[in-house]
Amino acid sequence: MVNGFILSEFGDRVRQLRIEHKLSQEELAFKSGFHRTYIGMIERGERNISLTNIVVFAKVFEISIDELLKFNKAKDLVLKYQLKTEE
Amino acid sequence: MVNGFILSEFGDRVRQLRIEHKLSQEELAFKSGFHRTYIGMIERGERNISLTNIVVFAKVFEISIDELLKFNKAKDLVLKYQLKTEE
DNA sequence: TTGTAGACTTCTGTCGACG
DNA sequence: ACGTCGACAGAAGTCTACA
Repeated sequence: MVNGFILSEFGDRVRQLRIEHKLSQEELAFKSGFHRTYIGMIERGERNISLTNIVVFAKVFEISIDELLKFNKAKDLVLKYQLKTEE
Repeated sequence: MVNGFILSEFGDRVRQLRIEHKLSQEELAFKSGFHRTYIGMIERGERNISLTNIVVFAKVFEISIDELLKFNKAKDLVLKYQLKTEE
């Protein structure tokens, strides 16, 4: 699955932001309103998060959706030209 | 639900891009690999699309994820300071 | 403090058919 | 060409408990 790494990428971004904000998974769970185990799954790239929940993380970290989804630019470029049929 | 309008917002964006690309819902369904009815539901804001599927639309329209999720900036700012508890 | 496992409910996403 | 309905399998997201 080509898109699998997007989830790891998003998970890494969440973990990075969580550490920057000096939060434990439990504290982030409390602030976001998600379950503690779910936060862990997201950080490990095991869950395909929905748009509304992406927004929740943007709110918690006080950044825009754009910024939250600004992954490694090179990878983003690769994505632009991969088709679904390549998965 | 505070986040309900995000889905309408995303739906509007998809519809806008689809029209720009001169595609019917059926044609977009074919290019994206989704079902025709699902495209309609997304455009009407009735479905909470997942991260991997957001990526698929970015690919089809040949734009970055950032650009796809660049909604009305004012609304984005509002979002930044709304908490989940306000829903 | 985090990962893992299981059971559970709700929703996503598919599909055929009819307006 | 699009909206809507109803049925469906599978995945999202919750929760308790143990390492």
